[in-house]
Amino acid sequence: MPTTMKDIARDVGVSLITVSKVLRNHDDVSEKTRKLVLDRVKELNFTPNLVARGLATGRSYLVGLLVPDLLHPFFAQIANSLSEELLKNGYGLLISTSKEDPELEKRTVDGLLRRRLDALVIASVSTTSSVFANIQEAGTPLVLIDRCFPDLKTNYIGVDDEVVGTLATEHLITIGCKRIAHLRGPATSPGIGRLNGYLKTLKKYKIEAMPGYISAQMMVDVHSRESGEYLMKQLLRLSPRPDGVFAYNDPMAIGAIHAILDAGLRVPEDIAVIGSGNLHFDNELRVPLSSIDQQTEQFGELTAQLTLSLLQSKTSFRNKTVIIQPQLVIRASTDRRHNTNRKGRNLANAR
Amino acid sequence: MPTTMKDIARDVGVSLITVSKVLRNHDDVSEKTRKLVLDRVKELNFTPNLVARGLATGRSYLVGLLVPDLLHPFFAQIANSLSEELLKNGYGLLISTSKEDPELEKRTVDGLLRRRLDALVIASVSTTSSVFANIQEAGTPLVLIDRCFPDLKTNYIGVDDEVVGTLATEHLITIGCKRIAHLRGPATSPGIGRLNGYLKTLKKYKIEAMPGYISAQMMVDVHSRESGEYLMKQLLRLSPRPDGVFAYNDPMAIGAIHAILDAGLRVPEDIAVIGSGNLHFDNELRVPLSSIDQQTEQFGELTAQLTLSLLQSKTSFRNKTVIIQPQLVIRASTDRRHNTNRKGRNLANAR
DNA sequence: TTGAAAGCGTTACCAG
DNA sequence: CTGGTAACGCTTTCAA
Repeated sequence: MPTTMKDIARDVGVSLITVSKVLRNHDDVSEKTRKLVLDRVKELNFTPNLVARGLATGRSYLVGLLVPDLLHPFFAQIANSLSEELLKNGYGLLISTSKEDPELEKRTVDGLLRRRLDALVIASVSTTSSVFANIQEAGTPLVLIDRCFPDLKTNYIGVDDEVVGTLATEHLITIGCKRIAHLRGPATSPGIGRLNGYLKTLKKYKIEAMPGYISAQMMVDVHSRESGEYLMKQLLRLSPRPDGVFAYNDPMAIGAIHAILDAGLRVPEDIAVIGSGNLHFDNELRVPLSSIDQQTEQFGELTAQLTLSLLQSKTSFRNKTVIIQPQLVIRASTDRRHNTNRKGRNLANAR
Repeated sequence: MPTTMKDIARDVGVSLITVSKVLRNHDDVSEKTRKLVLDRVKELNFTPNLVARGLATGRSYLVGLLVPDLLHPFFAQIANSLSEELLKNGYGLLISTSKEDPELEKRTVDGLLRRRLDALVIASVSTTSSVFANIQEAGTPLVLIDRCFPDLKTNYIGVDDEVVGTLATEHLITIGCKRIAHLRGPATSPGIGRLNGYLKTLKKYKIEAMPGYISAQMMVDVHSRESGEYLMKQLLRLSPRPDGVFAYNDPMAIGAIHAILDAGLRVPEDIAVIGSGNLHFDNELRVPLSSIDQQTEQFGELTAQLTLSLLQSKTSFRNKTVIIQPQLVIRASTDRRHNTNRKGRNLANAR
């Protein structure tokens, strides 16, 4: 049986309550008593049972994180930052994945709620905000990340997705693309925001959206690469075929490039490709991938920061929104400047 | 205030105990009472407070996972599988990262122990098994993954690392490499096992180990790519320089390839490179990377399975070891078969 | 089949 | 400064 505060109290000859106070740094304990208790605590290497404390205080010292897929570096990074910062402050991080399935997301949320988490951080895959009714009802502070729900009053951290779409599309136009396709994401705020940025930019430059140039498929965050490859194959059948592709995220872009090269075409000479996310291995790819950087590290830190502030604020939950500004990162997959130089040196024309 | 069992009991007109029994499917409750209770439970969408249950039963329904870095796909995959399987069985997964720092690992373990976790899954970065004293003392079931400690009697799941080293080195020899270097991993069981496989294979084929051909650097699981690039740069200064490189893991191999191409050399013609891990994007790389597959998915599932079996077995902890057999996967980074064909088409000679 | 009593390890409130 | 009493929400044991 593990040591309890009762044991310490008995050993030292004070009451259990005094021990409790010492352990929580209450100042109404004499220095002498405090030292006595702390010595014994150190001797026994004692640490209070957080479960019991949780029951008594109504706080679990636990934060829940729900993301579509931990294999996606964007979410892994957030999990990393969050877990690190929380631990420093005595909180634990409970992680679950929804596998891009709203039904599973709902069940998972309910499961997490049973644990009386002190806060919940969710990258939701739901299309309606009804999933969050239970959370609001339970009074659990909520931080939405990546995907937002305009009709829901809560904390949100995300990238300016319309700007993502704009930057990517404008860049493709700048390098001379005339027929720009979009491999779109899911019907969540990032998916829709990026699509809108794409559409608005086309309109701004008076480029007509070609029929069939917007490809969609479900489950993009879980099987993005495969989706990208599949969708790109479809696009290649069109006539005229696109000369530029903006993919919802980097894995989809990678899949798209795969399909293009497989078809014997070149990237970026025949078709330029840009994604979003700026994943850490983008620069090591067959064709180094142009991307829209989402400041993933900063994103993770901001998430941790906001969550901690919710945890510490005694006042009722705030309602803060943080929008991160994305940035264009140009690599070979859209770099046509040294076109002739590159041709012979680039794997783009292999296979 | 959230609903409690007491509320249900009052509403239905039975005792709290009876409600508790119904909720746990005890069979000493009449069908009538059971239905009454369940109806009300459903009406209120009630779920028992796991914190309270945890205090009463001494179980937290929580499993802890401690890995060096979630950004590494190998560990992310394990986290994914584990979280998924555990959730199905009513358990939560608490995730922490050690950032390849033994000191942090120790503190984190102690922090996790305070929560009275029902089991702990650890990919340890420690060099001694002393970190686990507290775990054994607390009586928490332990599953070691990836890195093992021969002097520690506990459950272990890992890859046969000596075979990893053997497969990789033998493959390099097979394709004609004469001067094979190794970018080694940390002083953990996988790092040492792979190194041993490498050394034994060299010996078996009577190839002498060249001085300086074994490069080492700390922190490989956190900054693997950078390490690989840095170490490879050192190797390139040697004379004669290696014509084959076996890297501890894929990120290091990617870094190495980067350095080789930067130096104006070709992969695999001048230097062949092989890693380990068979990451999901290995095939999309600048030079598609040969690797030793570690069956990551199966690894994750086995981990989940073993952990669950520990959780469910009422008997004291077992002491099971599972060794996964690795497999060679050949891609362009070591493929010299179509040497002449490939030269012009391969990005290997770019930059 | 039902439920009363005791307890899990801690904290909050208030009296001494 | 110290400590008793009650409570957190649930389970366990055992008697009715």
